Amino acid sequence: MPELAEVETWRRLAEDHVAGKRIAKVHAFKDEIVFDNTTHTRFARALKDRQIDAVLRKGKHLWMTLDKQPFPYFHFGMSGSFHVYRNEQQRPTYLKTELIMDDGTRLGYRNVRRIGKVRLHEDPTAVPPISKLGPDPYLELPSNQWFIEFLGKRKAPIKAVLLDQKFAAGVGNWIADEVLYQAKIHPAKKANVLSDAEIKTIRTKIRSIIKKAVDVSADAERFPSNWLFHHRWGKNAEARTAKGEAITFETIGGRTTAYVPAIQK
DNA sequence: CTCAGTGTTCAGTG
DNA sequence: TCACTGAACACTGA
Repeated sequence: MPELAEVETWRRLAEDHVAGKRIAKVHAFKDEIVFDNTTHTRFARALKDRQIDAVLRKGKHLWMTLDKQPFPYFHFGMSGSFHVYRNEQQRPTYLKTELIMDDGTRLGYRNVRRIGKVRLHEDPTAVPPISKLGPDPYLELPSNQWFIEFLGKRKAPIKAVLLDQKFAAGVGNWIADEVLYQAKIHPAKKANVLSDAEIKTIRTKIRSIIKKAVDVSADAERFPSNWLFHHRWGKNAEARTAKGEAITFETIGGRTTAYVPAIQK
């Protein structure tokens, strides 16, 4: 379930377990869709014997810097994830590549539905999609004035703009719905008619929701019980929030959107 | 058997 | 060029 908070959690996982170590061996499995600008064999060869200097993230994109270029880039798509484990028996299914460090720690990249990419780049930040991202609100939350100016220029539904990676890199479908629910704003409302007060609330909710999700390592069971998150899955017609508010499901901004009409006018 | 889906990108339109 | 919309992508699981 990779949005900003999940990818940041995996970045930390990788940073804690593989940064500063040498890659002793690489397993990579043939996959002409996921290995996008390279092949599994070329990817493995490029990483073997490299030292991992840092694990970095912007939006939903993650990459590593090594002692030598090129650098690996990972995108998780709808169904990708990182896993750390110690031996072959603990390997997840649908594994695409696995880095075995000099101390035996293994970092695996899994992708079930193959929407997601692994690439090699001299500088991942210099090429799309990372080069085209707007600010990542966890790394650098723009000013209230910036939010007002950006949204004032957009006539699309606020839900669609929240998903625009030029606006808030890393915000995905569930974070967008959570922000609008907590801000009490209807997802179909045009961005350019939002009041300054509403925009201010959107900004602070983006910050607080992402911070909380990262603080609990994106573990959904530890998200606050009053979040819409717990009730938004499955498009259940009977779905209600913890307070008993009826939840409506509608396609807005091209995505399934969950909201509470009684609260979000 | 059908369909939705936590993401991105591209074609078509205005 | 840009803003916007809708479809396509791949695959699993409900």
